[in-house]
Amino acid sequence: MEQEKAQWTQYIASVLADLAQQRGIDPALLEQIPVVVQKPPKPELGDLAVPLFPFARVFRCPPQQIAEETARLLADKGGSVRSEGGYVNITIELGDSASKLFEQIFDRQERYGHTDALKGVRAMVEFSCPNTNKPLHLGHLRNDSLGFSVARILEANGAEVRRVNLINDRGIHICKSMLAYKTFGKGKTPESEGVKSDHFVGNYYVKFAQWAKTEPDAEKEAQRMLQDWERGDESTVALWKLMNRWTVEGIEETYRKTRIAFDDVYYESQTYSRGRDEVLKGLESNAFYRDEEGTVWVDLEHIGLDKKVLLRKDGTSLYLTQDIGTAILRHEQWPFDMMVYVVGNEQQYHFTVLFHVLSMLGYSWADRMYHLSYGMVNLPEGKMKSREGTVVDADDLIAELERMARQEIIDKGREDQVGNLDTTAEEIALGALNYYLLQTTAAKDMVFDPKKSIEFNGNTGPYLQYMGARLSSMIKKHSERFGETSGPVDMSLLTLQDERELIKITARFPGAVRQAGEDKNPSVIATYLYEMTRTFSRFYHDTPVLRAESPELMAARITLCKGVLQVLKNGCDLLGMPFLKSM
RNA sequence: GCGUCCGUAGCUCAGUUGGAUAGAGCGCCGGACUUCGAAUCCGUAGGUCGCAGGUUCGAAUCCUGCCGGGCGUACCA
Repeated sequence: MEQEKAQWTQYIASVLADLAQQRGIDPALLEQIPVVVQKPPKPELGDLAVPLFPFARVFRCPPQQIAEETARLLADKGGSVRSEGGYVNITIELGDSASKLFEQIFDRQERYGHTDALKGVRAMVEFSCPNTNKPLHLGHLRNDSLGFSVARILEANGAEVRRVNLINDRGIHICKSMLAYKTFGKGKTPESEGVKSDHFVGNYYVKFAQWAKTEPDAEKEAQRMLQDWERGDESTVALWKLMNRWTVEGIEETYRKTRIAFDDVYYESQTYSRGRDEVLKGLESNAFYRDEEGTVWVDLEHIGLDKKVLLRKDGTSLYLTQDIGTAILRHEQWPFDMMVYVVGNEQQYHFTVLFHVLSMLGYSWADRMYHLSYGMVNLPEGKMKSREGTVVDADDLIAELERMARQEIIDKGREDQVGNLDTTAEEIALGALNYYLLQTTAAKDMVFDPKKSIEFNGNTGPYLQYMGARLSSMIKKHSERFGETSGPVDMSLLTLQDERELIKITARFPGAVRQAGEDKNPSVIATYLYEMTRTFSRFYHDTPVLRAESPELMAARITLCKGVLQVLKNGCDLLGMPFLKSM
């Protein structure tokens, strides 16, 4: 399809050049205006559209007239060329390019749509980054979805990708759940209470908050515990290890559920001292300075920012210090060409500072770091607030989505046809969740409505999965009844509008993958897939495939369906949506 | 206050390298299953693209100002 576009661009440019010559117009003027080929707003108008408005000035006549003359001069180039308004609209013969396109789809299969835009690029993607004092919530799920999907999309564009997690396992907030457990835990364990281990720890974090309301010394005691921890006090460290293990194990269970994984996991407790070393080096090179109290600062006023503390006067590290160390460590271990931090937009300032500080330390790769910032997830009832206990727990939410999916399967009486009911419900829930979280542009705050997400109508994950299932089922029936298609298929038989639309849209998939990669934006893929699936639904509803008028037409249509299925599978894969043959 | 992001139909969202009467879904109302899975499909109604200027043949899209909202502006993360 790209070839046709290039071809027609050239035709039009040369026709315009001829026209200019006839009228004695300076060709140099013409060359300054590019010929733009775009998609007409409605399929009836054609396959390609070229606006001629910009040429009106050069030709000193109305764009409509230029369009008419251009269309007339292109009449012998094949296809159907019409002028409408100031546009030249072209309907092309799709047969040949469709044959090539589908040949390529079946040849490349799960690699169809992949590009080499980022070939040779090493990209590290950091996402998730939980604290070890509580389980994951809905906000983490958006983060995980985004991180996973962006990583897949970068891979699909040819990059070598390394997924990394950074676990925030130190600091005062960790000590709070530890202190509450030490005070109220009485040797209880997740096993003894029958509670998932990260929730078990999280409950003590909540307990601390309640306790601190009536016990003024609670905060002070937590501070003391942090000092004990930093000193390496044996029993404190032992408790810390035990409780961190509980949380991390619980969170890992959630990761298994949502099917995300990392190539490397960093722990803040292991990287923060490296940050301190790097800051001290920067002090030597005068990138930073120390005040009379001994606090180390960076002055960013020359770029319109504030002064920031990098090391406290007692020598302890801050979040920023730690991130400096982690970045340098990572680049040493795996020299990346691109670093993507998937972190909420409340930390925009932090990353602006981090990148500048790294650059002040002389790391040239600092300008290849990117903060993929995303907005908050709200509920239909309003904002999630931890103080008011309206935070949606990740495990609870997933369980609820699974329950709704399972109920729907039972209501439709499809228990016997789906194979494993639990697995199917789980995969529908995951498809619903990831699609819903990824269809909205990352930068925007969004409203997550669990009920809407799991609906099988409309712009949802289950809708896409359902179309995949029907498509699979039809293709299976086809091969059972007619065997595998072999020999040449005449794609030029596909002349219905829906068929032509499907051909063009499958051809657009690599472009969508490329754009999603450039923008680091999975919603490009979500929007694309929904448009394709909707077009397919209409086709499927209106057009018989297995009962087509002729064997040749059936072969062409089933080929079309197989191509659409492949694109749907590949697209779902980029969004972390399980593909289902039956549901 | 300053910084930053956002503001498109009743609701949830696309569309922003400027291009044709601004698109979907949900919801409302009305249709379509003797046929490949109706968990589907089709149709009707619904919009001063926050407001005001500017640039342009042409602006939801670019520029300026204003209004409204989120987030930040910690020796928290």
